[in-house]
Formats: sequence, C-alpha cells, structure tokens
Amino acid sequence: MSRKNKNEVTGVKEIARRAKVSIGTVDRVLHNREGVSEKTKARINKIIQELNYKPNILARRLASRKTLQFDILIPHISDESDYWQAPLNGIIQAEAELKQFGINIGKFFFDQNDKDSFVKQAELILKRKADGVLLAPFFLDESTQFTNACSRMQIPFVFINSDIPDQPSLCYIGPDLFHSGYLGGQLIQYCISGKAKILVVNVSKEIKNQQHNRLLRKEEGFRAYFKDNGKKNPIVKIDIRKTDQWSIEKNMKDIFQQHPDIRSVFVTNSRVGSVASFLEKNNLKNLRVTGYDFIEENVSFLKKGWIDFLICHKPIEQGYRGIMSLYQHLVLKTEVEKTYYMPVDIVLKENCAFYRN
Amino acid sequence: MSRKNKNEVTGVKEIARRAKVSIGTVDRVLHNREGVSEKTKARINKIIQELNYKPNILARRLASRKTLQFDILIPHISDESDYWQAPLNGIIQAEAELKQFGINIGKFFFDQNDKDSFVKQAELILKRKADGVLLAPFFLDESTQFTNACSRMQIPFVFINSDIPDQPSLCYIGPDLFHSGYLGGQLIQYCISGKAKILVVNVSKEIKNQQHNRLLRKEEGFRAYFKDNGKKNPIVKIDIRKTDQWSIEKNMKDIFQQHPDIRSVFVTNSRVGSVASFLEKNNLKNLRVTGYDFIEENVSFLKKGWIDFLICHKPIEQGYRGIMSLYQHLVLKTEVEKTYYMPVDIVLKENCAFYRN
DNA sequence: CTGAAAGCGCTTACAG
DNA sequence: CTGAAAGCGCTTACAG
Repeated sequence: MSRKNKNEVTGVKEIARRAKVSIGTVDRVLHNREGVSEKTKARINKIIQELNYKPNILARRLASRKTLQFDILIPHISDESDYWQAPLNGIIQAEAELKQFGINIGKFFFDQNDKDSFVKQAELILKRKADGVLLAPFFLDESTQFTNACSRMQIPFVFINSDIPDQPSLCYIGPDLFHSGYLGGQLIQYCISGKAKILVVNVSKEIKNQQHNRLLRKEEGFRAYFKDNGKKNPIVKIDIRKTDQWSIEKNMKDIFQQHPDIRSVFVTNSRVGSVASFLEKNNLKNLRVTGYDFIEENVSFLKKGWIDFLICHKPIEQGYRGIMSLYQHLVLKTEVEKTYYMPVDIVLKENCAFYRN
Repeated sequence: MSRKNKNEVTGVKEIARRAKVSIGTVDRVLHNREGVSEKTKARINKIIQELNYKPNILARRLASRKTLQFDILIPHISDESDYWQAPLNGIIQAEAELKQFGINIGKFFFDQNDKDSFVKQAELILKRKADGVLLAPFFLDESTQFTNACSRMQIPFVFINSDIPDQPSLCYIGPDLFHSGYLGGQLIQYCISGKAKILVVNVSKEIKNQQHNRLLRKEEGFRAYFKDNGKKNPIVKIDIRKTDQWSIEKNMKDIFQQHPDIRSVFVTNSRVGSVASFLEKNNLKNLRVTGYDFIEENVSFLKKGWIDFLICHKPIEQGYRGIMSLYQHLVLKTEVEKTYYMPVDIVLKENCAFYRN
C-alpha cells in the first residue's frame, strides 16, 4: 500500500522560518559558504541542531548541477595476470549505481612493471583536479609523491589492494597480508603430517619493490603459523624472478629435483596456476597446493584437483567499496572506516561455484 | 573539480515536446496509467524508445510523496539461538539506506517452534497490504498459504534462508544446502585418515518439518561427498530432538560411549557450539569438528580450538540483499536474479577476525 | 482523453 | 551580508 509521508516540518524552509532569514542564507551556513554574519550563522546553526536537521540527499543532488569526478589509478589488465579485471569490475559496478547521482569516474591505468607509466598517469589525474582518487599504490615512492600532491590539493584518496599506512588516506581497503599467509599455514597444516616438507614459492619480477614486499609479508605470516604452533615442518623457499609460464616451470623443475620429498606448495600470489600446470605436466600428485586469487586459470586447476585451496580477498568488492567510500565521504558526508580489511576467503573445488569474487 | 552536466536533452519535457503533448500525458504512459488514447500512447512510447529514456530516480522519489511499505517475517531472536540477529541486522542496514528513498520496513517475528505464531503474523502483514514482503519460510504449508495470498494480492515476496522452489517468489536468497554439506565432507576429508570414523549430528526439535529437512539436505550433501569420492569412512549419525545444552551433552555422551573411536564430528547446524562444549568438558581432543554459523558461542569455541571449521552463508547479507531485491524490483524496476545462492564460506580460527557475516 | 500549474527540498545565480 | 526567484526532473491533483 502506498502512504503519504507524515508531514514532518523540517527542512531548509522551516529552519529559515524559525531563524527569520531566507532559505538562501540557510543554505549558505549549511555549506559553510562565506558571506553570513557570525550572529545569524550561530542562530541558524542552533536551529539546525535543535531540529536535528538531515538534508534530503535526493533533493540536494537533483538541485545541484554539479558533477563529481572520481579518478582511479590501477594496473591495466595484462596477459600476465587478469587479476585487475576484478577490482575494475567492482569500480564499474559502483559507477553504474552512482551515475544517476552525478558521479563520473575517470579510469587511468599503468604498467605494473613501469614506474614511469604510473607517474605519467598520476600527473594526468592531478591536472584534471579530480574530486576524489582511488589508487593501488604499487610503487612506494611514486605513490607517496602522488598522494602528497593530492593532500596538498585537498583531494581525498583511498588505497586498495595494498596500503601505505602512514599516509593520510581516506581509507585502505584490502587484505591483512600477514594473517592471510598465516591462514595459509593453518590450512596446509590440517592436511599434511608433522614432518612433511613444504615449498614456498614467490614469483615476482622485481625484488625490493612494493609488490615483492607484499609476497614477503604473506610468507612471514605463513612461517609464523608454524613457529607459533610449534610445528617443525621443513620449509624450503624459491624466488622466481620471471613471471612467464616457462620460467616458472623451469624453476619448479629444479627445486623438485633438489627436493623430491616436497609434500605441499604455498604460492604467495596468483601465479599458483603456473605451478599447478607444472605439477599436472609432471603428474606430481598427492601434494597439497595453496595459492592466491580467484582467476580463471587458477579456478580451472582447482576444479581439476591440482590446486587445493585458493585464498582470496574479494577484489571486486575492493573496487566497489573503494569508490563507495569516496561517495560516502564526499556526498553523504558520513564517516568512513580508516582501515577496512577484507575477509580472507578460502575457496575449494566444492564451494568455488558459489564464490563471489 | 566540479563540472556542469552536459545538457543532455532528454527527460519528460523533451519527450513531451517531440510528441507534442504535455508532460502529464508522458507521465501517464510512463506509468501505464489509463486515460491515454492508444494512438498518442504509441507515439510517446516510440519516442521513449528512441531517446532510450531513463527516468531520474532522484526526481521521481522526490516528487512522489508515496511511501513504500516492506514487511518482513522472520523468527524472533531467542536464547536458543541468536542466529536471526544477523539477517535482522542486514535488514536494518538496508532500512537505513533506503529510508531517504521513502521505504519503510515493518518487522514481524514468529516463534520457530510455533506454527500458529507464524500464521498470526502473516495475517497481520496481509491486512496491512504491504508493497513487498520478505520471509523465512519456516513452515512449508503455512508459508505456501501465505505466499499464495501475497500472489493474489500482487505483493511480491522474497525468500531468505530457505527456499520453496515452486513458488512464484521474486527471488530466493540463501544457501545451496546440499553443496554446503558437500563442502563439509571435503573439508573433513582433508584432515582425517581414510578409515577414521565420522559422527553426523542433527539437532532439531521437530522432525519432518521444513527446518529438519534443511539439516537432512546438508547431511545428504555431506554423505554424497564421501560416496562420490570413493571414501569409505564409517559414518555414524545421531538425531537429537532437544536443543538445550544439557540434552545435547547427554546424547553426545551416549554416542561417544558407543563409538569411542569417532575422529570427526559434523554438526549440521549452529548447535555445534553445544557439541564443542561437551568435547571441552570431557577433554576429547584431536577431533576435527565442523559446524555451522558465525555466532558468538561458536566463534569462541573456534578460537579455543574446539571447533575447526565453521561454514557460513552470510546471514547479514541475506537480510540486506533480500530487502534490496524488493527495492530493485519495486523502485528501480530492474531485473532480479531468481535464485541467488550465497557463498559457502569457511571460517577458521585464523580468518575469523576478518570475517564479515 | 489531455493540459497547465503547483510542488517535492534543495541549489544557483542575480540583485541589492 | 541577505533575499527573492528560478529551476533540477519528476508527480500530483485539478480543470476541462
């Protein structure tokens, strides 16, 4: 049934009436615009308090012909990994929902292996003077420079995927990598004996960059699990400096020749698919394999049984929620959680059909 | 930076101009109201098509002083289980977001163990003539009668938590119970030997009702996992007809006396906490325990190590999404997925801090 | 069957 | 420093 609203007498009109001013003046103090005497300002603010006035967002957006520009800066989707398609999809979903509220989203992409491309795109964003920025801070120094510039220009920014903790970001939305690795340790421990040898695989082109640090953080957590729980499993480790299939397989072959008694593999990023491919080709069964990210290749190996566990951090939601945080802050003017850790999801063959990335 | 909208010439005004009618008439055909000649109706519809006109939801809600009434019918939160607090929280969250769009939510609760209370509350809802209904169809016949009445009154309804498949619901939002149980099988299988004995525990006051069927469905899935994968673990089963702590412990004691070699326990609902409590009191260690639902008691046993895995179906999101589906259908007039299976989440000690129920 | 006007609760120029 | 008017894109009576 449709009902009429009870006519609550509130709104700018009522405030104006009580304060004996025009609604234009009320609007001015509502938006902290200048040109109002302290006296009337105080009077109006008092009434706003008394009435517990909440502006009507609908009317506000409708009347205001302003459009807000949010710009995003994330890696482009490469053949190397289509991981970033997921956050982008979340961003696109948010874009669709916010379009009618006058939000536009500008999309800027950089090459994960090219700092300059990051810097270049960042500069473009600064020139456009976005109202808000969402970025994946891949390169520590360059990202910091960029967000410093944002701060100077009063542009709020949110980090997704990885954090730079000491920056005045609006918020961080992404995983707690240490605990994500820790969980990996616990999962594997359930499946193997107390003596089984474990291989940790880090695949990263450059070392000592922000991305490689991410992997190390997971490894730390992983190892911490065993240490904290008094587990003595021998752990061997391999750093693979190239991300292509062939290099990974080559490296895996070498390490398995040295350690044929490996019983479990923990891959600290989405390249677990390439590792699984190696196992399949060499028919290395009865290994427990854990890795990251719900991407097509990985899911297919999960279904075939060459991967046991995929740990995921809801990348689609990261993108969606990142944009929504800007919206909450800039339009709704509501509080935003400074650090929003994503859940650490576990995907197995049997629940992958229901997983929402 | 704030920008002006590019002045896209669309909207009722433009349609009216092109069709050489008034905007009132355009509005009439937009809402399929009568009183428009077929001829002009066709003309206007054609122009709407051409312009690919999308109404401005903001303006629509602002201008329309109608309020929509959504009513929910779920179990009240009892001492027996605070599970239903979670869906309710999701509903309340949706309510807060939709309030400014003129949506009101009426909350009706029934007693899980009392069909009459369900019927009574359902009647109240029908009398109020809600615009949309969300319900947990606990009692099959009574639920069907209620939703039949809804259908007759053209009130769309959504099911959460459990489904009645052949009903013309707007949608179902909840788990696929069979696969949820199946996943339980897979989890346990990772942790135990091929010969270890497994105990399945069903706790349910009444048997042969919709709720008990839910448990059976999970058990089916659970057993199917072992069958499909050629696992020969002996499985024993116990049906406990009382839900209080004492009865559960008593029953567990009996079964463990008969089968001291049980190595793993699968509890098909949230009463896993009581089972864990029994294990703790009797210091029965080295068992792998799996159960359902992220409720306080269970999480505390998870942290203490008496429960290994909790399987969860995001009850908060079920409530939230249920209301949002009604909103999408009734206000946004967008398509709604007829069956939205929730993810089958796995919560361990190590990721429970990050879980979003 | 159709149109013209008022209004939803705001913001935006413009005038003084 | 402040007010009065117009307008955002719709819906709602009311009049004919």
